[in-house]
Amino acid sequence: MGRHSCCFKQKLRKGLWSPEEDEKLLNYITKHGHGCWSTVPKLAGLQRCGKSCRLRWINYLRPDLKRGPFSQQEEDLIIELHSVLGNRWSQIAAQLPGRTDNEIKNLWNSCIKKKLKQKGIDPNTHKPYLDQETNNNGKNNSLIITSNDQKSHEKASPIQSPDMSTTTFEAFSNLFSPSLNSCAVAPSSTSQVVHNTNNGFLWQPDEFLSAPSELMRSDWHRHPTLQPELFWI
DNA sequence: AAGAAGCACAACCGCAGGATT
DNA sequence: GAATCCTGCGGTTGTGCTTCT
Repeated sequence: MGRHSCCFKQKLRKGLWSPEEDEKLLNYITKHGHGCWSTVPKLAGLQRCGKSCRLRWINYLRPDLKRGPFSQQEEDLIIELHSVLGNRWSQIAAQLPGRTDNEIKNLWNSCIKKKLKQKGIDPNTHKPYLDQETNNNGKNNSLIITSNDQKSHEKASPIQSPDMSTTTFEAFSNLFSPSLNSCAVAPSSTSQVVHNTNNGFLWQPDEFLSAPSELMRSDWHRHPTLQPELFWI
């Protein structure tokens, strides 16, 4: 592994933080706020890079952090949010007050993934392994969107679907951010298919849950009436 | 008792994107 | 527009503790 450029400028400490370092950082930020992170270590008297200080503050020293194990409700919410947002840990963390993205990411990789696998659920797609095999052998050849593909979708240019229902489109697009005004539902006679005209890909209803996050309302889980299933017409 | 393996958590890294010069 | 700096994100690795053999 290489070292970040800012750490080349001077001999900076790496590795675990000592209680003394924590105290210095905590005292400094409590008194002055963090301001520009790159100046924090110098002003706080620390031999660390600003990036390291920022991480330590966010993941460990922040006063509003909730310490201790995750509750079952928190785990359930993480699974639910992951099915919608994919590996967008910071956005998932935003829905769990007092929890950090790093903490959630660690929990996911070390614990939740394993639990889902034990239940026969693919942690990437949130589908039972058996169902996936069935789907892959079937006629459906729609592109499956996964969280790893998000960047390319986000950059895709909008295309308006010619056969969408206006009413459905309005209802549907109301769910999304105003900047993405070209999402539509395109009912299919054989299977209910969602056509996301923002990127031109066809989604099956359950695949839709893996859509890019700016398409998704982060508060869906709080509003039963906005559940996407309601729009599979 | 000692070493190996597994696990959870902390921290680092590269990269992307926005702001500034 | 190019270069540079800064911040935030997600993937990965390191570290220390616990359990297993």
